[in-house]
Amino acid sequence: MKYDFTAIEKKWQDRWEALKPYAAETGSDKPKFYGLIEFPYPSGQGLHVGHPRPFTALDIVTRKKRMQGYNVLFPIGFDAFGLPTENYAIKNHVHPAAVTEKNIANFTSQLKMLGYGFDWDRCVDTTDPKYYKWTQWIFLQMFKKGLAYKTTMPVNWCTSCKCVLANEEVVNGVCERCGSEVIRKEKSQWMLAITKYAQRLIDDLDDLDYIERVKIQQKNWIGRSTGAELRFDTNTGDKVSVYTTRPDTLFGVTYVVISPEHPLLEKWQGRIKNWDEIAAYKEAASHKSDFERGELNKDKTGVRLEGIEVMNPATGKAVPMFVSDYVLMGYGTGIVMGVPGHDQRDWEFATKFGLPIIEVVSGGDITKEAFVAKDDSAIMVNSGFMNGMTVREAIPAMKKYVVDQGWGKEQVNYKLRDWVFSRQRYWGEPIPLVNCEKCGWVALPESELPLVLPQVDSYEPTDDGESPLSKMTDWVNTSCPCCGGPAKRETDTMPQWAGSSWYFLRYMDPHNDDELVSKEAEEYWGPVDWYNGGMEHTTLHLLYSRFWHKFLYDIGVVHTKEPYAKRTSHGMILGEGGEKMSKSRGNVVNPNDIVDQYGADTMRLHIMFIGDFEKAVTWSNEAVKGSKRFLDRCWNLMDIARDDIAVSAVNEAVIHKTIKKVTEDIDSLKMNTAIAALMTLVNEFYAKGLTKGDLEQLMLLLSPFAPHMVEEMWELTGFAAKYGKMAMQMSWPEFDEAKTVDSHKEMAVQVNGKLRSTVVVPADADDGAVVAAACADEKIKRQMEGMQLVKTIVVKNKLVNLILKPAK
RNA sequence: GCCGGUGUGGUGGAAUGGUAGACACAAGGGACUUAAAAUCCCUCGCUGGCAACAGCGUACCGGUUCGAGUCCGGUCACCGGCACCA
Repeated sequence: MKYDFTAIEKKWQDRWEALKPYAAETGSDKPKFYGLIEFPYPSGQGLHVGHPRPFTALDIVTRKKRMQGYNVLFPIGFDAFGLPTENYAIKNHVHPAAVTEKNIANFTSQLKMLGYGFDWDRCVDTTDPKYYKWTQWIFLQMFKKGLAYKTTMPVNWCTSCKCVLANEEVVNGVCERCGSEVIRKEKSQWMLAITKYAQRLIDDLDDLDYIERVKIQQKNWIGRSTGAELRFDTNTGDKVSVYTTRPDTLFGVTYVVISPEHPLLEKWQGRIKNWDEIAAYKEAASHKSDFERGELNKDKTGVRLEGIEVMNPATGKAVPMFVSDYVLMGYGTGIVMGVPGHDQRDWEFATKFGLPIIEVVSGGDITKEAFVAKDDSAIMVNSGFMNGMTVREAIPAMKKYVVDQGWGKEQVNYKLRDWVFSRQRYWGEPIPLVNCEKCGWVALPESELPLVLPQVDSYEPTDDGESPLSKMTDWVNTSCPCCGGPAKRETDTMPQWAGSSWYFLRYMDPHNDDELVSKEAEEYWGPVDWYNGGMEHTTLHLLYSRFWHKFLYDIGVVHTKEPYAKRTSHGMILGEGGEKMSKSRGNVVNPNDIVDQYGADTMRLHIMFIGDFEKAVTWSNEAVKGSKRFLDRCWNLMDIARDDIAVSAVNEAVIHKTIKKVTEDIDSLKMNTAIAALMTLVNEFYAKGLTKGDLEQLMLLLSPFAPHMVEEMWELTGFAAKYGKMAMQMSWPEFDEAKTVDSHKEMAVQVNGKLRSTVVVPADADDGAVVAAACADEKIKRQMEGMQLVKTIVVKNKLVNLILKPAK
């Protein structure tokens, strides 16, 4: 019988659609398992070959969990707000909602084509008002708690999207999405105070089962540093504060630098003798993007503030003050102290401006370059009471001294910034706030949620940087929920990250109109047991959603501090030639083509077999054949499996070994070696023959990988009738450790650590017997001629190493 | 520059400190076939040899060990992230 994958896959997909074997049951007595994949953005191009990699992996994990008796939640949905859809809508004069609907339909059929065990009844769509009602609701709670605030600040402005970007969305100075130039622009923006959660976002990582590089990357992004904030007296009557991680170098401070945006400059306008020069510098800096400022980092610019002097409290001496755009207003205090002896950047600045360079840590030659000690055991000099201390001792000593003297305080800083939450675009969740002349910003009553996106004539962003919604005067002009007076709606919308920051909660209870998620459902399903997604989301989606979840925990909506117990990450799939797949390179692989040619089961199997799940792999159309060939060989086993095979125990050890290997490998996402083990098993079957019982075991092990073909075989071989169940509903095979051991072992024989021969010994042979067998081997006898055996090392079931030396 | 990671046949990739190259792809040879496809069998790291076999071999240099792809120190290359963060 031929393996007609097209007909078989259609047949089983239809049957699953009707029988719903993947439905998750809230409140079941079984142990629960919540497996999650990052829901896709339904782009117009359809499913990319990158999608099936994580989807198939977690599909296999959850199918196995189901067979192991778990009540599994494995949901799917669509993260459908976003710019590509809006841009497409603008270009083609269709409503973004229509585009989204079409794309979701296409994605849905492609995902069904691949046979994933999603619970489709729980599908969510972030652009559905029933969904974004709750996105808006969460925002309102944040607003009420003071975590959402509006402020005017320089923001990243994409010149092409005509839209504000979060820091995380700017890559190498250009827009992550369209690659256009990003400039700085002053705008009034809604912000979310993620920085208030910075410490918790670091601390709570410790208890999570995330792959290490995700934890490290998040910690680096949050960027905690400990130091001190020091106040310096000036000749203006004002004090200035600087932040430093190295208070121990205070005696080495020979100047201070202020950021061009710092408000003190304006205040000091009358005192600064070269104000024209300073004003010009400020003006020039304001036109540069952050990226341009960074670009020029080799050649520091700056201007001395004539007439301003700062007192170094440690030395009591006055030092000059400069303005320079290498000092960022957004980090620390916007003013830094210059220690040119021990900071390379300060050294270059001091050298350029002819400032003194003082050594306060010994061990380098500060006339040539700054001495930045590699460890903290260097000795302090020229530093008053700290002289003779190591840096390690000096830092805490100085911190204490600073506090005692009233010069400042200990301080922790984070690189993480608050989240710019406004977007001047149409296709996003409306922000449910109105601005009243009397009451200021007022929240819509929750009863008015969802605040639905109004129909507009044009989705084009406006040149003045306002949202297209701003043109809808009927919609914009409203009354204040507080005082009833005239008010205007907020016209910015939320960023795409909003809807994806909590979607995993909605899957638990997707049709609830009264609550975001019911207590019962959340307490049953939360937290997500296993979340797999791309490394590119580590500092965006993953961090944002942890933040939102912590907030929901604080207001009692969820019962766990963290949303995801475990996080794994997949590598990218590269096109032929090892390059990133892209339309311009013409190396994009469409999963439909593979499915048409080889079937979904081959596609699933191959994308898992292709290599280490965590690493990038190169796609090869040629190699797919091997996976298809393997499935053909499995299928054809039906013709040779017998009940009356003479030695039915012939395959026992290899079957138990395979069960063990496949069971363990799926749990650690080593799908490639799990499949290799199945291939080895099938090769054994062809070499030695197999019983129907052997085939039954193989089908169960293979069913998570190739569910369609296995169900068909299961039916054809009569097991479906025998058990009255589909293979996927059977129990996962168990292995018996004792039965994984062969009766005889082939052991390596080394002489002085070099492999010289192998011997076969009974599995239970003791060390003496192994050594005797080794010494009896012809090749070893030759090695031993004229030699004396001085030592033997036996590694159970692996090898024996004979240490020989010349006989006297 | 800083933080992670990787480096193994023609290719994708396997190897709790214990027989390097499992499992595949490609290639070569053979069987079956009118023929092709499909299928099946054999060979397949490099060098020498008809062969048995010997020597070499996991980016490079050194170390620890009876034994190192694996551990340690150093170097190089590539990938990812961050980058004037005081």
